[in-house]
Amino acid sequence: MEEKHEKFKKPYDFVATEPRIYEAWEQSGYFNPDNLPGDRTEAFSIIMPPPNANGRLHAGHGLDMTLKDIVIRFKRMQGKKALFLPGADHAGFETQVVYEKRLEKEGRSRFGMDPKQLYEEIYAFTLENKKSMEDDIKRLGTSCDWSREKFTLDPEIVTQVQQTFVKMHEDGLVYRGKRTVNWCSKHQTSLSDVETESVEETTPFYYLKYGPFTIGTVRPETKFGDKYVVMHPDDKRYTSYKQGDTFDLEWINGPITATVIKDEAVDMEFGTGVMTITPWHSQIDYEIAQRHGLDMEQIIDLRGKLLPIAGEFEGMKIAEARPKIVEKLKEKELVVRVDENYKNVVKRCYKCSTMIEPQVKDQWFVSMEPLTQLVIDAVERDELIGILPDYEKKILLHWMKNSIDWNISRQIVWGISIPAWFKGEEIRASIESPGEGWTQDPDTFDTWFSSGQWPLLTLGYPDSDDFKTYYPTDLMETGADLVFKWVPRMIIFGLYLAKQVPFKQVYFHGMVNDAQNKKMSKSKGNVVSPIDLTQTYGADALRMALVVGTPAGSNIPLSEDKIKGYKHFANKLWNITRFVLENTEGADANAPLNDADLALKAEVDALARELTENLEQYRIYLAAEKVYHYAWDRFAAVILEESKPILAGSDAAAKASRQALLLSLLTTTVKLLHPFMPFVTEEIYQSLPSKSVDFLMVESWPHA
RNA sequence: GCGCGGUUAGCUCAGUUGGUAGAGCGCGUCAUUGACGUUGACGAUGUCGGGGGUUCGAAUCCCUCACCGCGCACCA
Repeated sequence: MEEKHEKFKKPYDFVATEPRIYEAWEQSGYFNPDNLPGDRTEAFSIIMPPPNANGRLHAGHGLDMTLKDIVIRFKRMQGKKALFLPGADHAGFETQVVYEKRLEKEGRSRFGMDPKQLYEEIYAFTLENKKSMEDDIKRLGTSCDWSREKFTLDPEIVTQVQQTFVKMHEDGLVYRGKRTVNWCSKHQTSLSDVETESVEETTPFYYLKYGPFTIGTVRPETKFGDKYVVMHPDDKRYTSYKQGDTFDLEWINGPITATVIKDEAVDMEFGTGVMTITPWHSQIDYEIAQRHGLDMEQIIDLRGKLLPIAGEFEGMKIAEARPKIVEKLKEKELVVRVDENYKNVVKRCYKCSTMIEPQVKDQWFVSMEPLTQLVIDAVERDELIGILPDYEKKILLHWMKNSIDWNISRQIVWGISIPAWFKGEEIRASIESPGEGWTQDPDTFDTWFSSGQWPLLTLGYPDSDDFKTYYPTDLMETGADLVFKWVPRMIIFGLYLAKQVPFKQVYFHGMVNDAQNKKMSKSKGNVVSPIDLTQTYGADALRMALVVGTPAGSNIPLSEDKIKGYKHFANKLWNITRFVLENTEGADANAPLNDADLALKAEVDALARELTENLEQYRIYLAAEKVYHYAWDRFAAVILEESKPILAGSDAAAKASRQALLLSLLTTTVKLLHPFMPFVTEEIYQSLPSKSVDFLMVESWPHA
């Protein structure tokens, strides 16, 4: 016994303890719900949002893992068949971008590389990162079932993703279409709307003389082929012009013939109420051209350079060409005036900020309307999940009602290949080649096409035992930045394939910022690594700092002072334990409690009830704060102090009662704290004189 | 343009269904070789953004104004 207490005489050594405890947990097998002790009938499942396997974990992942781990440990202790299923995402475009930067540093480029070789290189890179990412997850104390881990490129996952595509094709929910797509000319791929960001810029707005009209544009470089002039049919200023009228005018590179088109898409209030159209490089113009069966011509190539239609400007990049074109227009006296303060919203690639060039391309699209309708119907039937914070539900529904068809094909190698085959004009969707003469679509899926099916894929949809046991999952806890990218797609696929919303509760956490609540970014140099923090303060301290006082949705200022405070707290628990063990040597843990001690026992029971309620309602931040205050301000500061005279006194019955109480309170306290600070509480539990199970992790949650 | 959030102590933020203002860090005074290198006690600083309303009672509910921040958006 004496030896046992020795370790408590030194400060708590989390650096040595935490990895040792994690290993012991892993070896116990208890991360796997199949191995949990007792008769567990009720399942509780959480699917981990698979981190991108292209780097180390960042602070946001720290919060991500912590919140879910708190919940799963709580449920496990409550006697549930608790599954926390980990995974990793190949993260298509994101990883390809990371790898391309690396190639750039080495003076190489993906362009001109053999696609197979590029794929192999990125594959090796990803596997390496996946390993370190898993180590990071473990370092945080995440109690997930590694035996069930899934990777988005596991063969059975890939097959299922492709099967979904084939099924959707059969159901008419995906189609091959020539449409305007968001084209990034640096990365040479199309992007979905959520992969672009809209940035407001002040750009000169040019009013140009177009025959008898004045038209406006911020993009003179696209105007070479404009041969249709469009106005609203009700615009009284232009009643003398009829649909189909033609007239000649002098344009940038010489005389052209223009045709009048009347279309209600034109805003009479804007500018002169007259516009020319560039269908190949503008969504709205494309739609007008489609309605009227107009010609469309490409002006800018996929590299962002002007085509021969630009005449002397052929081959120039936009940025270079624009001022020269304006100069020429001025010389030809075609510039009426310039508004230098015009504010314009432009789309940029969310990874490289290159201006998105709308291009008309053949791509695969998901027809969203019938799918979002499934979700809206489910809401109306009141089947939709609870969402925290509440306002995110409104945001999600707004997205559902306004989403446009989803471009799912990417012109990159790093991803799941699209099971579509071409032979001349014929198109087929099937996993195997339809036969001689068919070539497979070289494109890959948008990474959200696979991760959107994640709850189904990880559980072995459609007919595995796990799927039957754990679907729908209980909690989807993820970052608020995924409210459009990921969550709605999982709901859609869940309803479409499994006819059930894939989770009962969504919890969105905010972003982890620096101590001043400013976004962490490499350029600001304020990025902190969660792994470094675990080395300095311990994973337990980091976990507490991340959750105390941070409700769903709110951003989290992460200061080292706060983490340090919880490092001190871990040590406080250590010393509480030392005091209790030293003063209960040989005591009877079941001695009868006197009235005063029964009252103190009742107090901790009441706390347990409160925590249970808070955790069940996912008010994790409140539960963490309450148990912290109990341990420090009540148990250590008051109860232990009051105990000193009793333990030193001559009233043997009072002493025995107090000793039993202290053992009981210590046990209850480490149980209540375990979901939040799993390591130090487990280490303490291992030194308690009487344990009912081999690990605190599988102890029963206090209930009174 | 449409939508959403915030405004509480020096700093960063909590405050669950309305019931005499809280945490962490920081600050001040005193104590302490202590179960605690990482301790304890006590304390200071707040007209809870402005104004109005509901209520016995509002940081909390409603209206309005101001200021910050965020998301979405095909007005050329």
